[in-house]
Amino acid sequence: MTSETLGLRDRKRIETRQRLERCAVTLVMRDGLENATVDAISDLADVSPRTFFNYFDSKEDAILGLRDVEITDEAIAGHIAAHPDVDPVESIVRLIVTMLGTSIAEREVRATRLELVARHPQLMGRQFAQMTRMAERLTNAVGAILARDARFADADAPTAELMLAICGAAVRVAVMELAATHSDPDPELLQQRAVELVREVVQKLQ
Amino acid sequence: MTSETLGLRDRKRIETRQRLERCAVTLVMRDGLENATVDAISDLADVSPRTFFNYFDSKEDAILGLRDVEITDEAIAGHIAAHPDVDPVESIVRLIVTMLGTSIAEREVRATRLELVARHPQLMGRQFAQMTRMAERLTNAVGAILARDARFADADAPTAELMLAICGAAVRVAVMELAATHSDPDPELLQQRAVELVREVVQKLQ
DNA sequence: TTGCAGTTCTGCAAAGTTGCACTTGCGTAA
DNA sequence: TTACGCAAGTGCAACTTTGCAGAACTGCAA
Repeated sequence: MTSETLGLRDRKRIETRQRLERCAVTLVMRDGLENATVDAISDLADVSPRTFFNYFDSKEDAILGLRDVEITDEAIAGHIAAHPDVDPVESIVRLIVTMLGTSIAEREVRATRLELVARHPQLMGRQFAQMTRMAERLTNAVGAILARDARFADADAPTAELMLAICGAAVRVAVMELAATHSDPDPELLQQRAVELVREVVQKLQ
Repeated sequence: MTSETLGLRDRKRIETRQRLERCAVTLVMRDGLENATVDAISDLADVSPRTFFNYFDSKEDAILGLRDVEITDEAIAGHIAAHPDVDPVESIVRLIVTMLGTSIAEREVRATRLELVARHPQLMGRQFAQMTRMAERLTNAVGAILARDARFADADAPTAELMLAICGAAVRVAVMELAATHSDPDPELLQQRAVELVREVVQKLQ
C-alpha cells in the first residue's frame, strides 16, 4: 500500500531500517546483549557501522526499534483535539504511551522484543531515556494539556514538569507490571493501569 | 583532624580524588564541557586516564564531584530514626537531597559547579542518572519510610517507586529553580521548596 | 626487617558514539 | 534528457567507557 506511493529512495531507507532492527534482535537473541556488537549487527545488515548510527542513537534503540518521534505543535493540538474531555492525567498518560510507540515491525519481532525487555530490564530505561531527550517538547505538550483544565489554569512550567514526571513514572511502573505477567503490551490496559496508579497515590497523599 | 587518623594510602586516595575534581572543573571552565577531555583532565591531575575511571563513573561525575553513596540498611534506619515524626514526603525528599550530596570540596569549586550546572543543564541529568543507578536500594528506603505512615501501611513496591519518582522530580525542579536564581544551594531551602511543589500538585489533582 | 595480602595505578584492547569530509545515486526542474 | 541539489551511505579519527592483566605500593604481622 505505502510502497506504491514512495520513491525508491524512501523504500530503501525504510527497508534498511527494518533490516537493522531485525538483525539487532536476531543477534541479541542469539549472542546476548553484550556480545551482539554494532559491528556484527551492521555486518549482518550489510551496511557500515557508521550507517547504523545514522538510523539509531544507540544499539539499544535499534533493538527496541525506537525512532525519534516528532512532537510538533500540530501533533500536540491533534492529540488534545482527539480526546477533548478526558481528565488531564489520562490525557498525559495517553500522550506518553503513544510516544513509547507501538513499533510497526513484524509481529514476531515485537514478541521477541518483549522477551528481551523481560530479560534485560536496562532496555526499559532506554525508552525513558528517549523521553528525557524530548523532555522540553513533552513538557510543553503537558503544559498545553493542563491549560485546558480549570484546576491547572494557573499552572506553570514546573507544574507541567512535575506532572510529566508523575505520569511517566506511573507508565513505567505499569509497563513493568505488565511485562512481569508476560501479557501482551496492550496500550489501553497500560493506560488504565497507569492512571489508576496515579489516582491511588494522590488519594493516599491527601 | 581526619588526616591524623588516616593512613598514607587513604590520604593519597582522597587527595587524588580531590585533585581530579579540581582539574575537571578547571578545565571545563577554561575549555568548555566538550573540549575538556578525560585525557586532558588526567594529564593535568598527573594520573592515567584509566585511574580517572577508577574514581568516577563518567567525566560528568568528576565535574560534579559525585561519589557513590552507600545506601545500606543501617543508613536507611538511621535516616528514619533521625527524623521520626516527619511527613513521608518530607522524609523522602530529605533522603534524596542527602543523596545528591553536599560535595565536601572547597567552597570555590562548589560555586564554580553552580555556574557549570546553569550553563550545561545536562549535568543536572547526571545526578538523577546516578539516582537511577541506585533505584532499587532507594526504592527500598522509600518503602521503609512509607511503612511508618498509616496511610501507606499497605503500600507495595510500585507505590514506593511512584513516590520516589514524584519526590525526585520535585527535587529536580526545585534545584533548577534555585540554580536559575543563582542562589546558594541551601539544602534546607531545597527541601522546603520540593515538599511545597508536591503539596501543590497533589492538591490540584484532588 | 622481611614477606605477604590487599590496593592503587597503569597499559592495552575492544566496544559504543559522534563529527567531518567525501562519494554515490535519487528526484526533479529546466 | 540533462544537470543540479539533496539524501544516503561510507571511511576515518577522536573520545568515552569497560574489562583484564600486571606492576608498584601500602599496611600489617611474624
